[in-house]
Amino acid sequence: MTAKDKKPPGAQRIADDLRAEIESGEIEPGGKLPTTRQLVEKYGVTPETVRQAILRLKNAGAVTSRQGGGVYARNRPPLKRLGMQRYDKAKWRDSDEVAFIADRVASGREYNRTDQTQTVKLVPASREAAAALGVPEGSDVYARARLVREKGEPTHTLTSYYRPSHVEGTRLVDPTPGPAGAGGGFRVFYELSLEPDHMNEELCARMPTPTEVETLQLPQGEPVVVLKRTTYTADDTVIEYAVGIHCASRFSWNYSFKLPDSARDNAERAERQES
Amino acid sequence: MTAKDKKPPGAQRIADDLRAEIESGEIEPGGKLPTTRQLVEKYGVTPETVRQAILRLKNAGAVTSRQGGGVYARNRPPLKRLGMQRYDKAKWRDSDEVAFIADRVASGREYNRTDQTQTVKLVPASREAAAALGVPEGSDVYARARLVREKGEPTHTLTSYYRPSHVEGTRLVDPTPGPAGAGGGFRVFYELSLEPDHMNEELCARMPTPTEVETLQLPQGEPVVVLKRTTYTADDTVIEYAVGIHCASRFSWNYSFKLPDSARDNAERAERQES
DNA sequence: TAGTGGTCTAGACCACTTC
DNA sequence: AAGTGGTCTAGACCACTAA
Repeated sequence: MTAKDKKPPGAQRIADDLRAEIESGEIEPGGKLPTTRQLVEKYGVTPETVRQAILRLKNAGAVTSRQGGGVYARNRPPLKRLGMQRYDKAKWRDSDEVAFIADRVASGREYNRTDQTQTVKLVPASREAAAALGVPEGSDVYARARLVREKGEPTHTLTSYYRPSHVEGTRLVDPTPGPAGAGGGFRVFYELSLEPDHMNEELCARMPTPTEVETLQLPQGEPVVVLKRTTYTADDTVIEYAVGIHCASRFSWNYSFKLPDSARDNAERAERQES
Repeated sequence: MTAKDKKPPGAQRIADDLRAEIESGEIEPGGKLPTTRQLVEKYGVTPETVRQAILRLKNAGAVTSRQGGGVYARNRPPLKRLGMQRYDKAKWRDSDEVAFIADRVASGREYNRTDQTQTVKLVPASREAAAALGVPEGSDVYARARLVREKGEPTHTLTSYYRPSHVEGTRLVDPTPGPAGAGGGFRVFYELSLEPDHMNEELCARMPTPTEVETLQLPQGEPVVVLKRTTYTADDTVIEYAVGIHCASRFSWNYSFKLPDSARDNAERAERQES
């Protein structure tokens, strides 16, 4: 009697037990779970059954495993908080690129050229991109795709779409990799007298496609967050439509805003029209 | 030779094939996949192997299965877009509750009392809730928990936390279920001269816990989006801290904002201080 | 009741990691 | 080389659904 003879055994039971051990801290994040053989003996089941139990935990995002290695409770790295301040105009308007990079270095984060790979191509506009940019579906638009890494590990992809008439000939679509971050792109628009003024972000989450699993090297049980961003100038010209695919466990998004007041807004609008 | 003798068989292969059939539209959303036995024959493998293939698709959120029923490609219901306008002051300030409900009915959506269950309790404040509300951790706060359904199916939970000093004795913490939606709660604060003015929303996504799977009746392979909302009055008093758990496949979040400009904001602030 | 998916056993074999 | 997790077979049995 190993004090384990109260409930029906089986994969679900084993998974629940292990999960409890992880949540209680008995097995700390990054810690090793018992080996398959040990669990086989402990629960008196087949290796296959144990494997099924582990599988459930993997799909729930609770553990990862390496063949030949072992099974480990997943680390919960602190979420990188993405706030609206990341688009601060000061970052790309007032400082030049070098200063911008210098700032990143000074702030303790390493700036590493290899942290971001970039490819620029002319592609036929998807339905979404076409609608956002206000061009016919299938017409050529520039696609600037980046894969961003943190300490070597991919964290997200970001693909920006531009109207060729806006960016043709600028360094934005120069195949030579430019400066990292949105600052780089926004600076270019600023210099083109297309200063970014406001934007719209749309978020949703889902399980990744096999392609996404591969490019982002996602562990089993890791969802992705899809971010669709449209950037406008003050006169509502769309200068960029961007789609990002983010590893869910690495980010959180933060938005602060005043509650809208349609009644007052309408009144103000009417007033403005009269004057 | 059924034209299926080119690549190594196995669960992954079968899963890939089925996935391709779903994505190509060969099997439409909601459509039935071949039975296990049919796939066994087609691929010349064991039922167990086919089951493993299906398992992968389930964990990827691509299919669902009912024991005794069959395996079906998952429906992709249109995402309900949640924008900042859902907090429009007009909804809870200018109209009374009845009008608010009438409006929902008129707009074509059914208002059904059973769409939302509600429980109100005094609970010790969690660390997060305490920090947000500015009370000591573990001190009593009101927790108002709702489970929201759409056509009978749970879509999300939402738990609001309040300072007892704010809401004690109001209908907000009356155990009788009140009106649905944030409008109901905000109206109460408005009447208490604690008018909601601005808020902060934080989003992240992850796989659900077993409890969440149960209360939201989540299919395998369905992530959740966690929404943490803090609501302030104009003088920065926190009146509500709320946590929502959403089925990822049912919602998208939408935010529109002006790009911040710390340089100008600082200048304005300095000016104001001088005057 | 026939057909469906779900769980488990028993055991072979493979791929990878660690020492 | 020994130990780890991963895949697959073969077959028994169970639980649920639909006609």
